[in-house]
Amino acid sequence: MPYTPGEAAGRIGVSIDTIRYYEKIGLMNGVERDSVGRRVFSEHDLSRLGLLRCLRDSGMPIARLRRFAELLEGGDETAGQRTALLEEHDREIDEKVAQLRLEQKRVREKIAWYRSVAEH
Amino acid sequence: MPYTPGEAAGRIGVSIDTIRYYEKIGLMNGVERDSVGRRVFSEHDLSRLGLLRCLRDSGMPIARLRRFAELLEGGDETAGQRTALLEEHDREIDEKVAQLRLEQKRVREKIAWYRSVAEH
DNA sequence: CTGTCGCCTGGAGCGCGCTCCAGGTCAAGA
DNA sequence: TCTTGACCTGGAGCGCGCTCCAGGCGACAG
Repeated sequence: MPYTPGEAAGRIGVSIDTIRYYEKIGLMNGVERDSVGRRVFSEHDLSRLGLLRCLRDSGMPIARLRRFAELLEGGDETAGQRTALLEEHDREIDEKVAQLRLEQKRVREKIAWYRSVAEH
Repeated sequence: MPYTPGEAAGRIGVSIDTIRYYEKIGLMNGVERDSVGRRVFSEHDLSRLGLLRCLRDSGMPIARLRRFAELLEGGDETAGQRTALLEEHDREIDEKVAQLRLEQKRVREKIAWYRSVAEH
C-alpha cells in the first residue's frame, strides 16, 4: 500500500523533482518519511497528487493550487470552499475550450482560404 | 490605411513591446518604416499579426510560429506547407480540447463526490 | 522655447513551473 | 568489501514569452 517516491512519480506521471518541488511549495504537506528520511506515499497521498496534477494540467496556476491544498488540510469544514474552487475551475475550463474553439474556427477559415486559392 | 505601432497594438490586442519582440525574432519581417524609422503597419501586416496572435493564443509555440512566418515569406510555393502546418495545428487544438474535457470530467467527479459527502 | 508624447534601440529582467546539480546517506547485490 | 542505485537537501539554472528600462529622437501644443 505505501509507495516510494519513484513509484509515486511513475504512477502519477510526474518527475521526482516535481514531487519534491510540490512539497517544498506547500502543495504536498504531510507526506510521511521512513526511518532514514525517505518519503513514503500512501494511497491517499497519491490521489491527492493525482488531483493536483489534473488541476495543474488543466491550467490552474500554482498559487491557486496552493490555496486548494490549504483547504484540503483544513479538514471537513472547508469542503464547501473546495467545491466552490473546483466549480470555478470547471467554468474556467469551459471558457478555455470556448476560446480554443473560436481560434480553431479562424484557423480553419484560413485553411479553407488557402485551399480555395490553390485551386485557382 | 496605414497604422502606427500603437494603433496596430490596440487593434490586435497586444503590446507594442510584443510587436517589437515579434519583429526581433523574425515573426514580422518586412514591416515598413517612415522617414524617421517608425514602423508603419499595412492592413496586410495587421492581418498577419492577427493570425500569428491567434495561433499563439491557441498554443502554438514561437518556434513553430517562426516556421509559419518563414513560409509566409516564401510566397505562393509554400501554400501547401502552410496549409499542412495549419491542419496539424487544428488537430492539436482538437487534442488539447479533448484533454481538457477529460480533466474537466475528473474535476466534476470530485465536485460530485464532495457534494455527496456534504449531504451525509 | 520647452514640454510632453509616441516612438526608436539594445539589452537586462521577470514570472512561471519546473529541472538540474553537488554532495551526502543508506541498503542490497556481486 | 565495494559498487550501484535510489533517495535526501539546498540552491542554482533554465526555457518560454514576453516586459521593462535607459537613453535618444522628431513632431506638435502651449
